[in-house]
Formats: sequence, structure tokens, C-alpha cells
Amino acid sequence: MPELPEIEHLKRSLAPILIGADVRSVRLRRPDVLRPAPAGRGPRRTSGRALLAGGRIDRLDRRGKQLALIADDGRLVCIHLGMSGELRFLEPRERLSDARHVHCTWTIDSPRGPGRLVFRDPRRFGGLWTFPSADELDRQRWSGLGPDALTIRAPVLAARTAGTRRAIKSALLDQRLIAGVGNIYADEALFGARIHPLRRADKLARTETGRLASALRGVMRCAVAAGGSTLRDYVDGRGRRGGFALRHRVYGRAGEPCVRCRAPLIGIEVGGRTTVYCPSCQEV
DNA sequence: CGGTACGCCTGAAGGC
DNA sequence: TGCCTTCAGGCGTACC
Repeated sequence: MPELPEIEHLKRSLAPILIGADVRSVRLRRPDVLRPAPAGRGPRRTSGRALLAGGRIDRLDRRGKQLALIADDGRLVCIHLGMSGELRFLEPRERLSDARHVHCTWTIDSPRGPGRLVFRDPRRFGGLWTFPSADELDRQRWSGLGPDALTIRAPVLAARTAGTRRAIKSALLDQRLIAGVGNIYADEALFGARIHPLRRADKLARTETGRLASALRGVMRCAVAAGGSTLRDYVDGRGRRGGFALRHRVYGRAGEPCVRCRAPLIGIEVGGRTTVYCPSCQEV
């Protein structure tokens, strides 16, 4: 499940391959992954140009869980992997072990040699958005996102949580408040900060938002370094699996003893999402 | 405002 | 072994 650390790791693993790469052609096999979905009916003419055909990739940018490939003329494609999405660079004779659900393929000439960049997403919760410029991406899509969780500082987090009466766990998952946190890292950060997932966001003490901000940065940085979490089938831009799943301290461990106090971890539902916490370390 | 439910979609995992 | 059911999840939207 790609969250911020997986996308950041993906960005780092793809940057040396994609920056400076010429996009020779694009094949969009499933037009409906290009968002927004076409209004009206009939086949929509897909503009290869909008998807960077003929351009040269100049830089990659990330905000929360989204990755943008930006061409030197400003055109860009913004990619969201949803929960089963995968972006991979393949060398000329390299094949995916399972080539089903490949929705878009860019044929590129990279500084590292020729190859293809493929977007694969079995569940299709992900998608592609195209924009003529980074300004438009910021205005139309990224303006709605909160500050990035990888670098969030205590005063900023405190300001974001102060305005909402929801459970802190739900607030953390709201991309408009803080960008990049998904179910796994929300639970991990709350455990790290010793905050109960049902605590009201606007009632957190300053010391708690301080602990939460550093727990968020810590868990994000650590997971980026480990190459992300491999859950089900996450792999990076070159097919390598992440190692952070081994270090999950609460996520997916309901019933197991807490690594800090040995009390059995509790599984509950918060805002419709599976949530695991330690009833002893994370007091209400 | 917040919370709840649903739809989207597939495959892994569990039950029998 | 194989079939069937359940669940997971990000995010938009509808509704109470």
C-alpha cells in the first residue's frame, strides 16, 4: 500500500533514470485511468502530448502520496498509485512477472539507456492527471493538500489539528490536513507518540502535538530509508521490495504483545478504518 | 461539522 | 484440492 514513504522512495529510485529521459511514445491502454474521467460518452481522444510524448523529463516532484513527472516545457503528469498501483522502469528485454493491469506505458530514452516506464494498477484506485504546468497542478490539485508529513513541524501540526474535533486518527488520514499519511503510518506514529487514536484532535496538549510531529517525521524517514513497507506487493521503481513491514510495531498486530509493555494490542475501527493500538501505552 | 455508508476493483486469505 | 466468501484500502460522494 503506497503511502508517503513508498512514493518518496519511488521518486528517489526513479530520479536517476527518468531525469533527462526523452519520452518517445506513450500507450494508454485503459483511458479511464486518465482523470478526471471523460465527461459524456464515446472514446475520448487521449492526447499523448499531455502524457509527455515528445517531451523530456526535467524533474520529479512529490506531495503527500502523489508523484509528478515534469517535462522541461512544463507539461506534467501527476500519478497517484491508490492502493495497488505500481510504477516500474523496465529495460528493453525486461518483463513484469505479471503483465496484467498495465494501464499506461511510456517508451523512453533514459540517460541510463532505453526502456519503458509502466503504470500498473490492478484495483484501479490510482490514476493519472495531466497539467500544462506546475502552476496548474498546484492550483487545481495540490492546493487542497496539507503540509507534507515527511517534514511536518510541531507548530504546523498543532495549527492543523486545532481546527477539528474529530478523532486524531481520522484527522491524520485527512490529506487536506496533512499530506501523505495512510492507515499504516497513522497507527505507527500514534503508537510512537503514545497517543490514543480516539483522542480529539483539538484537545491534544502542546507536548502531545510535539511528540506526534516528531513521531510522524521519524516513522516516515525510517520507512523511506528502509525502502517503504512491503505489504502484499509493493515494489519500488526497479522492482525491489521494501523492508519496513518487518518493523511495524502495531499495524497488523492486534492481539500480539506490545513491544514496549507486553500488553496485548487492541484492534478497533476508527472512521471505518482498521486501527491497532496499545491500551496501556496509548491512554485515552 | 462529523460520522457513516457506499462504490470503485481485484486478489489474497480464510472457511468449509 | 477447489470453490465460495470476506476483507483490505484511498478517496470521492451522498446522506443523516
